Amino acid sequence: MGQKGAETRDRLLDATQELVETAGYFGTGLNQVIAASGAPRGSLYFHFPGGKDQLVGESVRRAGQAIGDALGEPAGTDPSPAEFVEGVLRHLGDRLAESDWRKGCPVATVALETAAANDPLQEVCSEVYSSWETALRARLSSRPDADDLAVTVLALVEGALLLARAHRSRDPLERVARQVHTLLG
Amino acid sequence: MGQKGAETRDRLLDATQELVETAGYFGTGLNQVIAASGAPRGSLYFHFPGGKDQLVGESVRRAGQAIGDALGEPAGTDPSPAEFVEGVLRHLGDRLAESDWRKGCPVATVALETAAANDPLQEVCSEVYSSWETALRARLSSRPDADDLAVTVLALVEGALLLARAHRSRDPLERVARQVHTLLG
DNA sequence: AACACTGAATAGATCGGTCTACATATTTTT
DNA sequence: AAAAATATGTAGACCGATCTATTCAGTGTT
Repeated sequence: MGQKGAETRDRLLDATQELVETAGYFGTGLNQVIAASGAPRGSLYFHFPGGKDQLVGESVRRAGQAIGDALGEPAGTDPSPAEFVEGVLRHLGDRLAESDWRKGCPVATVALETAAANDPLQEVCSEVYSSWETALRARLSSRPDADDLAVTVLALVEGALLLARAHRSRDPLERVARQVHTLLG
Repeated sequence: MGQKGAETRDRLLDATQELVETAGYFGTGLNQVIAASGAPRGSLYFHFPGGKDQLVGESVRRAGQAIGDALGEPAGTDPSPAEFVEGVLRHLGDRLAESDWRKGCPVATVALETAAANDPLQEVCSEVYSSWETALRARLSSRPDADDLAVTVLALVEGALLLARAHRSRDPLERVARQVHTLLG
């Protein structure tokens, strides 16, 4: 794959990620992706012969990996788990508000839409979440119940993000942040 | 509205709720709703002149009210808040598994799909979540931080439900249930 | 007769996907 | 090094299917 081709492919993935994060799998049309990316229709099916499913699948996986990496890297001055989660919530709130409540979790909407009826995409979402759980578990490895705690923290963050988007408000994220210390004290 | 009409209207709402809970707003076509409900096309726009938005809006509101009522009613032998939430998680797990991972939260998918770009539906979702928060707050009224705690519990449950659906497994619900006592101890 | 409701036909837009012609690189052959 | 052959990528017309919505004559009920 030449350089030009790789750039087009990336632009398609970028546009898909943005649109899907906002409106989900069914809410995003390939015409929108084409318009937003500037790539022609032919290029889409050249780079993603598997069509929409492949395009969205790779896009979700890529977004998931980026976040997984961020969760994994040993944060600067190694804050406590509670401080780390509070920081994550704050960051997510900024991102959400700045994007006019469009950018929440790049996986959640697709996960809910495809959980029951689209096996390949369900699997992608499941794997992404698993990788996040693993990264969080590593951060909580000092606890005896790190496994349960990692899933609980992820659920808490995802739920807070959902409520924040539903209310179009940072409030749920802030409320949850105030309670995190009870869980991770 | 005659009796027949009211039944048709209800059948339409039932079918919509079921389909939307499985595949979301964009993932559910009115043709599916018509087929599943057995109602004719003309009846849909007779009972819901506002079209799809009105139909889905009323359906989400109705489902939300039912759950809100369940959250509000003083449970039998008044268990502790922690026991109550554990019961909710268990119940949700049953419902989810029995429905082949189709029935999670009837609001979440629509909330995420419409958060940014569909004002009327965003508002419906926000109000439903608010009513649940209120019901939970009443259950936690003994706590000084009942407000924050109610939102946190709701986020935790919604997040657990999302992860359970994504993984097609009860596991996240069970893990979260095991941690609830830390939060509500 | 008045009203509530149905059923089918239809409209126009958009859906995901296929196809062919063309342009641009990269290799291979001479 | 020039020319020919091949691979890579672009461009958009086009397809059938499906989408939401509208219309309206007809049916059933009161």
